[in-house]
Amino acid sequence: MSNSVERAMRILVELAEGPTTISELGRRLDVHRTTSLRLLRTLEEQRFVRRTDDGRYQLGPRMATLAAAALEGFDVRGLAARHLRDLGASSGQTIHLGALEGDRVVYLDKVESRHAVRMYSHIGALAPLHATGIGKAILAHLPGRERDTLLGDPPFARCTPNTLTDRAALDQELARTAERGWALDDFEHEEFIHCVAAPVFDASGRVRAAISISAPSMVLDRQDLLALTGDLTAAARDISEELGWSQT
Amino acid sequence: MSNSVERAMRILVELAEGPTTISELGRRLDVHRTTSLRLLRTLEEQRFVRRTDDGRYQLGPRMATLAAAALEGFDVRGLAARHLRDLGASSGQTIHLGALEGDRVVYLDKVESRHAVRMYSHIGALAPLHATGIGKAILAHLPGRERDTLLGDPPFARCTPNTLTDRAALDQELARTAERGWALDDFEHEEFIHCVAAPVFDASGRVRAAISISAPSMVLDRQDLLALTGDLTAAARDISEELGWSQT
DNA sequence: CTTCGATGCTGCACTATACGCAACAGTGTT
DNA sequence: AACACTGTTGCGTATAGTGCAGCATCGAAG
Repeated sequence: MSNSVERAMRILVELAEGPTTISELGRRLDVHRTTSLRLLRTLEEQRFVRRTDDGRYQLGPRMATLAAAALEGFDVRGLAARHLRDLGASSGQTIHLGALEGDRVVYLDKVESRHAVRMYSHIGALAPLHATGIGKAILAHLPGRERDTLLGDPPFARCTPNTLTDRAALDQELARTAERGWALDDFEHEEFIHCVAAPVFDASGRVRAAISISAPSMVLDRQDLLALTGDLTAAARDISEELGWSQT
Repeated sequence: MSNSVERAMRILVELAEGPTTISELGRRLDVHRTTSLRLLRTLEEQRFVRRTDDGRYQLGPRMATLAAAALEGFDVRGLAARHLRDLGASSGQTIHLGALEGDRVVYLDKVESRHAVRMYSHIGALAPLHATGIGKAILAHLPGRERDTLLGDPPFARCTPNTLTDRAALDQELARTAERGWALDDFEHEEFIHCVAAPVFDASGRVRAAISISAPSMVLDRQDLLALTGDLTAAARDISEELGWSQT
């Protein structure tokens, strides 16, 4: 549609990489440097960009101001809803969206399974951090100190025979979780239900929530469950991007 | 310069207030709604804005992404430097820029007084939170729990006869400080030096630093010192705005 | 010291571009 | 039913934004 606006936006995106000169921007956008000069001027008037001491341009304060406003308008649940439904449709299983609430997980949204055998849970319910996929997905990306205070003192409450109740085992599991990008709840919370979960990040790079696919073992065996991790992490990444997250 | 870019930017600013319809934006910018429609379309293509379920527009994820990048590029000291020099020139007194470093204040920058009688301090030096203007200006705008852990257990170290060493007195002083927007160090740190200080906020609304004007009592009496608070808070606000802060 | 190739910046002429208007369908209000 | 809104499309026009030529400046290479 609007040529110059599009170029201006591309300039902002380029500037996110770091301070840049007028000519360099002209080259990257494939426009005359005169053009990039004038675009930068208008952006500067509105304080979307500013000049550094050496004359290069960088993102300006208004960018930060508006983002703060943008973040307020983002509600994880609303933005995630579409992706949760998609995931539910493609997998046919139960999908959960959960976030940190105090030292527990709270379920923010749920898509019901297509199968007759359903798991019991409801929006608003609370669950322990250490024994759920969502909890572990979140814990794995939390700074160490925060993890300490949230977990409290071991042994952690046992939910099933598989629950990880000591700190060493949990830490090792969280390290693996962080590395591969998704968490596995291997019947650690409910006796016959296992699940995979993936973290959702916001613009500042912090974990904001996590999503999970759960199923009873008689419906989905371990192998079939793990086969869903691709779709799961893709959906988590999509939601993260809606929140302003970008890979770096 | 660039008409459409300027309009696009104004749209972004308007959208910071909250989700808005096309026609409403057209009215606010005083352009035909067709125009605002097309501007919004290009902004949407670049994910700077997004549509809500009810068709209104709001700021998009890219806004948040870029802001995160913008914040990285902001260094308080560099951005404050010009304002510190201005303040030094207009007041003729010693100006400090300080921030939190662990549980103390660290001086990030300094402008020397014009007077023969100068105070001793240097960039990089550390000072106690509870006994300095900068420290109190920062403390006054910190969440309660953070304040608790930073201050530790009373009684606080006494620097001069005026130092506030118990928690109740300090809390009362901090409440007054937060309310009026500036802190007074009434010979609480150094025997013959008093100062006024004002907090500097960033885009997220958190205190990031504070600036102060200090003077020996023989150079500036209480009344003259207080007369400088206007310029001081104005400078602090200017620096805050460079960091993306905006009053709300 | 000169030369060269950069850079940022201004003025100008041209053309493409983005503008407003008119007209459409859809929705909710009086 | 009439009305006043909304978002959306197509179109002609004039404005707004483009690229070019040319300026001064600067640092590196000769």
